[in-house]
Amino acid sequence: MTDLPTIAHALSDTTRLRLLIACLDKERCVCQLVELIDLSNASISKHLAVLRSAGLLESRKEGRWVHYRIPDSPTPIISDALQMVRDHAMRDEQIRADQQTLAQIDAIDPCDLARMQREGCCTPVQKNQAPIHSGVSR
Amino acid sequence: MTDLPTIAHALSDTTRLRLLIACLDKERCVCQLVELIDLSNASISKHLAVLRSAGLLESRKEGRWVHYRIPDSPTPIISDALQMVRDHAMRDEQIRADQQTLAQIDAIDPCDLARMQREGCCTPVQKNQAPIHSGVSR
DNA sequence: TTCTCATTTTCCTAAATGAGAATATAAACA
DNA sequence: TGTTTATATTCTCATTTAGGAAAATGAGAA
Repeated sequence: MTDLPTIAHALSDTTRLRLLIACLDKERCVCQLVELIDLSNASISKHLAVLRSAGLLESRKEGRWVHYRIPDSPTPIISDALQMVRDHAMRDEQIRADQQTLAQIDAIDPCDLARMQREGCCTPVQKNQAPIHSGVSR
Repeated sequence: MTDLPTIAHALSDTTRLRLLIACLDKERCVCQLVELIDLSNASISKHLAVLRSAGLLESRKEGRWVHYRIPDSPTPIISDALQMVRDHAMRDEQIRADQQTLAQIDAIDPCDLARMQREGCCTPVQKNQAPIHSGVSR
């Protein structure tokens, strides 16, 4: 299937690592990941494609939405790579901040999230920042 | 020290993986690695620098020679990365071929190896090929 | 000191990569 | 049917990277 250099390359980009880790605990749809990362959906989509073709993520289509998740039956090498990510990811400041942001994103109905994204203004989640804002989470 | 994306990037190149794996079992000097890989010594040196700055190799200078080896006291993440390399490297055809070539290289005095390399002609080890040659190892 | 030489660094080119804008695709819904 | 829309792909463009040639470094030898 996929080999070590391919897997390592997929893990060598900070954005891709953040995307992968965001999917470690639960399935995420693309619009949630776009909300997390603050890059264009084109870029997010391409990064997800790299992770998927390396075998680190798999996708599930549900209507117009695509959900990404950890493989159901990972190969041994993928399993080891994911374990390594789990064991060492949280040491990173950005990754810890992402966990906070994801908690906020989880509190929003994905349909509302998508609507706010396409209307362009006032996304409720302050991207890449500490959750200092009012009017949404409480 | 070094983080996951840096380590993954170091492992994402086939040449660097081959160099790292060549040093897994024992210390190697640069001229042995150049003999193995069939790239210019400049390229080999740059790849080794990437591996070293990622924390996957360390170097030891002995006269004019530089020896590369696995770190004596690897950090946990480096230790895990090296274990993953050990566990999955041998599945690769090229890596298995390298093991054969390394056995041949080990049979040559490094001083002879360096001399043959600087004289330009007839290196005794057929690079990246099955060990079909005559006139040296006997 | 000067010479030799194993290795590294510098400089340059070609190929690969990441980014967004624009376009295409595919699925729900009118 | 057409429209809307979540996601993917295409097309440039800027940056990075791998590669070799040549120069530089640094350490032993003469």
